Amino acid sequence: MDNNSVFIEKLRSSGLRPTKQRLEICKLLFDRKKTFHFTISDLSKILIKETDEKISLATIYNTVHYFKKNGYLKEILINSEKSYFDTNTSNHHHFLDVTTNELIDLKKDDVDKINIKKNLPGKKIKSVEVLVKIENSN
Amino acid sequence: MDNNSVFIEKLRSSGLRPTKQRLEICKLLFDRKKTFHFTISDLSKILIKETDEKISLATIYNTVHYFKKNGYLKEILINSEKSYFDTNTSNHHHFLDVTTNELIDLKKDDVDKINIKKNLPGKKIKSVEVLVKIENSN
DNA sequence: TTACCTGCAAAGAGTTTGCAGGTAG
DNA sequence: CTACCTGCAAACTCTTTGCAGGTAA
Repeated sequence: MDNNSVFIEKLRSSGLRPTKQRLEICKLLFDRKKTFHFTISDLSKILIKETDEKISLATIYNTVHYFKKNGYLKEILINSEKSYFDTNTSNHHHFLDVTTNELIDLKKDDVDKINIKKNLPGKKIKSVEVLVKIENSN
Repeated sequence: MDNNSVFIEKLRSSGLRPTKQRLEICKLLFDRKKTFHFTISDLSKILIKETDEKISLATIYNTVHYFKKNGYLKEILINSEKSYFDTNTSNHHHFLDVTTNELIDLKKDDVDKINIKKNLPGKKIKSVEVLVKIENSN
């Protein structure tokens, strides 16, 4: 399967035209085996280093937000300073290593099913997100 | 027990001198029965409305951050646009109503104990925070 | 050709900092 | 009196927007 056509499809289905810049972004985001956690400024720095194209922040924000809206990226809340995004869009939880500020995916099996016993009339649960903060044990 | 002396103690133990402005902030934050969830700008607006003193943003930020550092306030992560704080500093979870953007405390009993089965060598769990997003069920 | 896209720079929002005058101890 | 605190405004960071030239379909 040609990755490029996958990227083009992702872009088109998000309502975006496939341009050189956006394909570079796709390559960086989706052409990898492991989940990628990043901020916009991470993305921008890597793009500057790894590509010849100059890709402006405006383009990056725009593309990332369309991907988020269309479910190809998920925003995660770790701290309030910056927006973090995750290429793993399935419903999953995270470890945050507060010592290194590193974010690690938890697999479904790593956490027992969470049972919320309270419910509010007229409301239903949309998602349950767990953030497990870890630190050095010594 | 005199609330004011409680406030003064909270301030002193956070390394802050009790000033008129800070005591107003304390009154607003801690003189209440229910948990209070707020942003800095909420706090500022209420202070302008409810007090004669003019309290600058710098003072509010400074005081809130000292309280946070000293465990009298807790920062919660709901969205990346603003920092939210919680006067309930115990280890507890939240409902976030995504329709109204309202934040509601979950009591310990409302959530079964969460069992994290994965652990990383040399690391220990510091906290487990759950955010349950809810929406209208109509 | 038309609608969309790009880079740039300026504008916005939230937060932090520097400073000169003011206040607690 | 000294160290800390205040309000103000400017600075900073992250994000969004407006615009004029460029590109996909």
